Amino acid sequence: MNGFKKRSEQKKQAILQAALDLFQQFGVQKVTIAEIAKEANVSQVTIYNYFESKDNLIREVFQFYVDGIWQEQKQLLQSDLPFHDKLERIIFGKTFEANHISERFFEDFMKDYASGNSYVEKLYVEEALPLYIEFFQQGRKEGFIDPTISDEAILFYLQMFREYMQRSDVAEKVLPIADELTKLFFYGLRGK
Amino acid sequence: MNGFKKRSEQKKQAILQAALDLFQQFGVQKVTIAEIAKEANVSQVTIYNYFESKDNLIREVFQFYVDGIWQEQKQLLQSDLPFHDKLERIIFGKTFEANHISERFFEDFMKDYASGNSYVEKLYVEEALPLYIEFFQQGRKEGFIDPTISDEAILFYLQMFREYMQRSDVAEKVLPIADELTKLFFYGLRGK
Amino acid sequence: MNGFKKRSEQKKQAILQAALDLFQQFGVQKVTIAEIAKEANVSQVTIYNYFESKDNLIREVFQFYVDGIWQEQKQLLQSDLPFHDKLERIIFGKTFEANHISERFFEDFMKDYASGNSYVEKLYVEEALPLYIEFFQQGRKEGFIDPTISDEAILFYLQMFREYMQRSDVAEKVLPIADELTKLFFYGLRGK
Amino acid sequence: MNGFKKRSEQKKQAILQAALDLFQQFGVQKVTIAEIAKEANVSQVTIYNYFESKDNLIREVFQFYVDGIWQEQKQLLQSDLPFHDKLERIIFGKTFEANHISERFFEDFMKDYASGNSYVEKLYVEEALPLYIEFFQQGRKEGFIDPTISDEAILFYLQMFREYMQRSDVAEKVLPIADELTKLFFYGLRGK
DNA sequence: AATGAATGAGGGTTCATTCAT
DNA sequence: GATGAATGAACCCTCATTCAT
Repeated sequence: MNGFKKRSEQKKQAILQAALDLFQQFGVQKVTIAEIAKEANVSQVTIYNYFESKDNLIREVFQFYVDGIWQEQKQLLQSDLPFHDKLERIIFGKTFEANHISERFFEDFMKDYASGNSYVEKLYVEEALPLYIEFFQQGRKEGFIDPTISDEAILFYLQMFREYMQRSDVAEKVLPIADELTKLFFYGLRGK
Repeated sequence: MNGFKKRSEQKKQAILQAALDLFQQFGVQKVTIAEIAKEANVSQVTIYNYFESKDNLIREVFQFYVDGIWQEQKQLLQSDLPFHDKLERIIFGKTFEANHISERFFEDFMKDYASGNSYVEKLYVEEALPLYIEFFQQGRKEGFIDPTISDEAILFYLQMFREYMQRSDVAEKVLPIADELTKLFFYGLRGK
Repeated sequence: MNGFKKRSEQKKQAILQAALDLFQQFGVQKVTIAEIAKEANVSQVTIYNYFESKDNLIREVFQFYVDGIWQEQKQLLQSDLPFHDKLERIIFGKTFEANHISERFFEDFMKDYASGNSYVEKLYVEEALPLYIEFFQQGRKEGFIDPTISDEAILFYLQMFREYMQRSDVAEKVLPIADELTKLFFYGLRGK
Repeated sequence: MNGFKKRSEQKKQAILQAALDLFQQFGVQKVTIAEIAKEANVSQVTIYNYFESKDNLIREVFQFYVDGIWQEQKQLLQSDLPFHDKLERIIFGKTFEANHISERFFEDFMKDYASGNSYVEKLYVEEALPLYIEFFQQGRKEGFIDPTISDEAILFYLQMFREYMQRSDVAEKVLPIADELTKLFFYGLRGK
């Protein structure tokens, strides 16, 4: 990669990151191209040169964002941690970190651009799903999972926990009751 | 209430309902005052006469919306249904109804107008919370709730289920696995 | 017509006239909505309230313009002037007037908006053409027109003269040779 | 001319030709430097290196265009065709050819850049005018031209015909009535 | 000389809000 | 109180032009 392309790629990354930050903080609609340009230290037109339109920028930012999330998850799933530890990290994720931010961007995007985002669909079906299923097998083997529950239901259950914990308006309430939530996760309302 | 005030009140209700419909369908940002005015069959200025600004309208629509939700929940909680039935209805709520619509409005609002919505706070603390706690007592008495779990944790757990089920991008996946989800709710990942 | 509609109609006329003036002076592309707004003493948005888009404004200005031209021509054609006088006025039209302006607007429009301007087509076929043909009959009767020439050819010939005389870059050359051009018009290059 | 200059000259020609093509097809205003660069297979900056600004490019394209036209006309005028044949070709020119294109470029240019186009003025006065006058002499000698008509008037008359026939919105109507138009040209409305 | 990248200035358009009847 | 008309501010986007290699 020569000097041109290198600097170019850096700028593109800077724009994506700036846009993602702002989108997560203020929502997709409220963020203007001018603000993104300022945050990324480029001119507005440079953004158009790379991304053609705001809609298109949003789409690319979303892929950028999903890629980032997925890299983390993948690494975690493929690690040789015991099942229980993986699970806790999946559920609570970054909740315990200080710089936690809203995941509203995901919903904003899904709402307005859901149609035709084959990218996510593909990533999910071809990469994520197999890893999760394998992960559940591990859980069943280690006796953590009720064998009468289907993969679909577990996945749903897991993502519900994970996503709800990430919601910015909720995260602060989690910490004091994390232990209880873990208990609820494994044994339900009734307890063991 | 005389004829004037009555008609006036009807117009206000019409505006609130129109705004709520549109907000839920398209999101708060995308809906314009002009569109609300058209939907409610009033002029834009009439909206300003009643609500002063869009921000204020949003706030009032939110209260209108929360009131509606809460009336339903209250009725349910105060009914003499058995604990288990109440619970199922709380969790799955309108999910089973055909005309289910996005609850994104709630999150939109919480994101941008969270500060100073003392109305909801008050309603919650003074009205909702007591009823829920009473409800949990009923549950514990009937043996449905692990007595070592705090009210706070149960409430969190319950709302997570409820809100996640309502998410428009999720609702359609719920139906085929509703039984399994109920099971998970009561007995957790591990099962009984 | 009440006060509202009256003022409204006046503003619309003012916008049309301002736009026409500027379009003729500078060409359609070069004139901005802001300039039209300033010239017409209204805000930009008012123009959008009336005309929805610049493209649409251009279309309406064109009709406004064509209507104006046609009213003049119609009056002339329906007057009881002798054939020869009518003809001279048709050909030289406003050329002799001091405030003559470019007819480039017509060509600008025809170039970019020709498709679907059914309005002009209709006006031409239903109103203008019959009057012109009648006018040619008068000319033939009075012995001014070679009876072997078709209506189509005469019309073409006439419009060529008329339009060319109106061209702003040409108009100034016309005056000194107007008599000769009249002669050429009636007797051609060869003369009588 | 060495290899460098030669290749350089070729690029300049390519730019001029590409610009001319696009200007004629879409009008001067609507064509962007980027489009010209793409059509000519050079970078935008190369265009600036050669032409300094869009305005200047337009001026040079216009000279390029006028030169082309004039070479044809000169060749025609200097040929030893009989007067009548020359005339027909001057008037109808490329009208009969299949790939006829709009001459709007000429008017676009004249409108916005008329001042200071000393190049055309000079070409016209020093080269074109003398040849035309000589051509008219030939016509008078052969009895085709009314001897009481001045050179100025004939020139005007001739150019009117020529330019009007070239107008893209008119050209298609010419063919069916070409004979009649020729007749009108020589004998006028009254006929012989 | 030639180019990919970057930009300031401006254009069309939208929207929450105010004016005038 | 209610409305049609009007508006300032801001947004997305384009384009001629310059920078840096």
